[in-house]
Amino acid sequence: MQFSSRLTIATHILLCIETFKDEYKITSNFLAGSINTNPVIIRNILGLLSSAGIVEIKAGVGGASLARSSDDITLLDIFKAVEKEESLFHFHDNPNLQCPIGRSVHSVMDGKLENIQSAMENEMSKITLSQLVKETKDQIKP
Amino acid sequence: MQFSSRLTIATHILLCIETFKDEYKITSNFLAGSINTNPVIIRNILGLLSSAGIVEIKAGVGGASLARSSDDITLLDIFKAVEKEESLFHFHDNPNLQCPIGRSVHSVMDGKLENIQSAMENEMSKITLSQLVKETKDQIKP
DNA sequence: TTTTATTGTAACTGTTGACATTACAACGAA
DNA sequence: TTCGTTGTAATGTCAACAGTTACAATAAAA
Repeated sequence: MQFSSRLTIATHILLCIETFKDEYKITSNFLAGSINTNPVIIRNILGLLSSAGIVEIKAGVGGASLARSSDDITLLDIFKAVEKEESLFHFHDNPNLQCPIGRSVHSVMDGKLENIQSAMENEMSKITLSQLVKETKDQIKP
Repeated sequence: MQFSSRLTIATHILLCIETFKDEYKITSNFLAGSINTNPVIIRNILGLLSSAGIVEIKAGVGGASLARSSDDITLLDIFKAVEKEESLFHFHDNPNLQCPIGRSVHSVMDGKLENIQSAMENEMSKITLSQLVKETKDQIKP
């Protein structure tokens, strides 16, 4: 099982916004061209990013921009904006409570699964959009 | 997006095997009763665990047992046995190479996504089946 | 005011994976 | 030979993802 491509698309979107904000109007069509997908996919993801307070979108005239500093946007923020599931793990539904294992498996496992998810999220929170922008510029320039 | 319930079911299976190995023959029917699902689901997951060298299954007569010490089985082993995707993340397929971002997004992101996955897997590798068995026993006994 | 480009949604398609269930051949001990 | 069990195939249902077409609403510009 993999995450959807929304995380990488959303990151791509934000990198485009920061990189091209002074040169182009950033529309869903423009972004779809760079990401190579359908503009409606982009508009949906931009909607999620907007709901999360990460971008601002001008209706009518069009164009997306960051809603806050790229220093203040982490990969975890982006992840949470585009993936709605709270828990990474799907516990099987109805363990048999007549069985000692079925009765205890949740209390033994739940905390551990949370720790695993926290480890992942903690690593995500270390990466800021501004870092990614910087590394991208270093790659493009020389 | 969530992982399938195969991880928690597989863990439940292994806990049952260790807990009941001296009292019962551990068949797919027996396990299905504790987990509350269909025996064929159990047989498929047992097959994955067997391919990974975690359990041994007796055909014909029936019954599953651990193939190695519970000290030597981590949650990461179980996870890798039942989830076939190598990468946690699904990168969008064809970024436009005419665009500077499209050209650089992979090299900027790939390593970071690997780090995130490693953080998760590292946390999984800290948890052994023997720990889980011990905690389960502590819960059942008193 | 009209035109224009754009956004926000809805509707529909196709594909994939998860989970469940029935069925049955193959297996191996008693 | 009988019996319980495993391995596997076939089928069905459901949800999520990804793509596409269509169109009303929006707001700046002509």
